[in-house]
Amino acid sequence: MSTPSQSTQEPRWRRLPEERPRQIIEAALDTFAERGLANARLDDIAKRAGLSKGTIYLYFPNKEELFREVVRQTIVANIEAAEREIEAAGGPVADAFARFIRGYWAFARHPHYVAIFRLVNAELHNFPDLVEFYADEAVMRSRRLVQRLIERGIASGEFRPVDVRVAARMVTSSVVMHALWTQASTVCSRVLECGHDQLVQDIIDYHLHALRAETRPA
Amino acid sequence: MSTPSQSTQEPRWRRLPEERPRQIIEAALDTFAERGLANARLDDIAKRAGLSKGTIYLYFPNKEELFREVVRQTIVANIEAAEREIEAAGGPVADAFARFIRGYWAFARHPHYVAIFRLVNAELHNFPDLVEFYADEAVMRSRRLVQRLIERGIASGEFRPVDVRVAARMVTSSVVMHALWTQASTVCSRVLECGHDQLVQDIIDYHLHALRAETRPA
Amino acid sequence: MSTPSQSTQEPRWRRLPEERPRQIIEAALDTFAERGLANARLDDIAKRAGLSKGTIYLYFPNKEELFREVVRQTIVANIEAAEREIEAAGGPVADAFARFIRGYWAFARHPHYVAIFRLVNAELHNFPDLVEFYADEAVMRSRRLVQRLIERGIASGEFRPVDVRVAARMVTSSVVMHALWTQASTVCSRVLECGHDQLVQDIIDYHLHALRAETRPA
Amino acid sequence: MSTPSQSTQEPRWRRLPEERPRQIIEAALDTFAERGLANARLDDIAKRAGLSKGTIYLYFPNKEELFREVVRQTIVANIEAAEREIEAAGGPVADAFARFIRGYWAFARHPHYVAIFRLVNAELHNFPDLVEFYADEAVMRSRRLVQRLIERGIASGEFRPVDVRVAARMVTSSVVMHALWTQASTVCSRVLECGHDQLVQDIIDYHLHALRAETRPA
DNA sequence: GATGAATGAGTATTCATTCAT
DNA sequence: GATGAATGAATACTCATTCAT
Repeated sequence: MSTPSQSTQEPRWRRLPEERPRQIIEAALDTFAERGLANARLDDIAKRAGLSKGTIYLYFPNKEELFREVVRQTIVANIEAAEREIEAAGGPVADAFARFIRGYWAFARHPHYVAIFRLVNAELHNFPDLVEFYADEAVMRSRRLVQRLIERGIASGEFRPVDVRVAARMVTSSVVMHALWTQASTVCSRVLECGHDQLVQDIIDYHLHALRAETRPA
Repeated sequence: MSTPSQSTQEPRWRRLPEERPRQIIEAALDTFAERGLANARLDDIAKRAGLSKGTIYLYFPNKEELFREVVRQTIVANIEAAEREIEAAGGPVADAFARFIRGYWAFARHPHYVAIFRLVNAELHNFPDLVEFYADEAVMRSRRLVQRLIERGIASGEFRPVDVRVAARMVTSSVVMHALWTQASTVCSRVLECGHDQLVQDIIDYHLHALRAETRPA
Repeated sequence: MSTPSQSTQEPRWRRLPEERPRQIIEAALDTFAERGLANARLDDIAKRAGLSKGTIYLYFPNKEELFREVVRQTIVANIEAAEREIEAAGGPVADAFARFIRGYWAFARHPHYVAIFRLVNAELHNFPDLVEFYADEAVMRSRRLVQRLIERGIASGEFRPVDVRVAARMVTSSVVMHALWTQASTVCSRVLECGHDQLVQDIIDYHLHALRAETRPA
Repeated sequence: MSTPSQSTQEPRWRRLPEERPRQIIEAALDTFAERGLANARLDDIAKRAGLSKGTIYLYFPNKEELFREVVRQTIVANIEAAEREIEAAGGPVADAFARFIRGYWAFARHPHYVAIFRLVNAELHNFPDLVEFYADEAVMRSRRLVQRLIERGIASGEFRPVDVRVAARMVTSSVVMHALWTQASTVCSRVLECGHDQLVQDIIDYHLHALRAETRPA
């Protein structure tokens, strides 16, 4: 399939071959994001990557497998970047929570994340192995970050003793959904009735209120 | 397959032609939901509707316009059904809220709703007129239902005086997102860690807590 | 639209059924002329004839046979009309010739004639029986009219003793070709450098000069 | 048919890609000529060119544009070839005229010319830009050749002082029309009553007679 | 007779995939 | 390794023809 080359001499240094797959995957992600799997032409991906169509087939056996790799790589890369950015530092948990949500918000609104979300919703259907992968690596992994934070809040007494898994689901669903609304440019102004800064703040406030331990008077 | 009547003989009766558009739209929604716009073959839609390909063209000028109609009709039908089901009755607002969320939950998990949500995310991109339509008819209309309910709660003193638009966004985003998770069958067990009944109850409790007026400690 | 009136009585006279074939043939000729055989839709023909598509099949077994009939009928009708109009009266042959050419010119520029000429050129290929028919009924029959006239001129001494068949070919080819040029509206102004009246006159003069017996100088 | 080289083995050589457009246009002209624009299948054109259907789309954006190119290229090529062949040499104008007509006759009976003439009559309708092009490049350009020749004859006193544009129209119309009659194989024997050699000679004689200056005796 | 809804064979066009260079 | 010309399977759409009413 990927002919091992019959040339005997095959000399020295080309661009690092390892660059190619990454180039292609990036171009493919952009293209898939713009047009969907079915409508993305390999020609476009190749052009965007500055390569010829045939070259793609040196690295990926077919379009479907390329799609698989795009999803896999992008999810992992995104999540790892997110974990680095997001992991909250010390201080009062409420502050950490706010910082965390802002980080998560930024992450969820990144074009790559949105693209993957769309692709996942639209096409993952037909890629059962990816569904599993996505559930583990994208959904659960980022949710665990939130859980850990909430656990810290409960431990410190700042948060009420909620089921952290439930709470984490509520928080992540708000953030992700708002981020999606944010993306649909036209919808935006109709569906979201205020600026993005206000949006995050609203999310933070709402959930802090929902999580905060009963402020004992007395 | 094309015989809707269970009688074996079904001799000389044809379906009423007035049925055609609805038949086609239903078959198309199912097919689009399963395969996406680009991958849905008109042949399949026709087969599913028990008609021949050419017949579709007697009622819709082309695939794209059929898609438009599917989205429009389905959204409107869904929302109207939802409004009827959902509109909460009297009693304490917390109860009404609970009943409401259960209704909304059932609605959001209806295969048609999920299908439309997916299509919207995947393809609406290329149909700016539909984006607008969807924002107005699907997103805002159902959100307004929630808003009205929360307003009642605030008026009655059961809920704290939140910005109802913000609260409505939080509530709907939770419900919709959980419903989506629910749909991705494989993901389900990984991402949602409990049964569906528990899920709604969690959502209800979480948001009631977030909305409830400060319960004065004695 | 075609509903025969919902009045219960709908009394006596329908159009004579014998009218139908003629109606259809006329509509078909117009449609074929405008769009060519392959591009003419039976729907269009039916609409133009004020009938439904199915009705055409009551009178003609299929599109091809309808085309055959259109060509046959139109040729015969045209030619017969032409013979009546054209047949030259008495007087000096040069005058009769002039009158004749004017009649022929009018005939050759009739939309029906032009339409048939086009169809013949474009499609007759695939209808060998029609080719024969056309050769006999359209080409030869009208040429014989010219021959007879020239023969009269030779007999009277006004024309030189040419081969009448040759001369008839020359005359008819000029008239027909000029008539065609006349039809192609845009081409017209470029290809023909003067008005239509001048054109016929030129044709008449040219051929009279070619045919005229040597004017003895004396 | 698709093997341009007559060597039997023709092992590893592909036709030069630069050949493609020409190959396709030639195959298309033949196919259009045989079946008309609407009935010509791209598959047939491809097969005739020894290529696959998809390849055509590498060089022409669609069938219509291919047709345009076929007409344009063929007209230009034909006319240029004709101009080279036709341009008459010195000697008595009557001889040059005879030679010229014979050249024109050969040209007008070339299958390509006839094919284009048919297409022009049948389809140019829908391609106004081509109508113009055809009028300028095919009709007028060849007619101008005739005009120039007649002018020479008038200047030398061999021809009578006719309106050269009129005369040129008469001459070209005869030649073209006879050539067309010649093509319709079946018609031929009915419509033309003699061999082709006789036909040209008749045309030449007739027009020389029409153009010749009055041979004053004495 | 007349209708027009339904059918499905037929074709232009697209694009993933291959492979000679 | 890299290229891009060539391929042909796949699919939207058209329209002659049929037939139940």
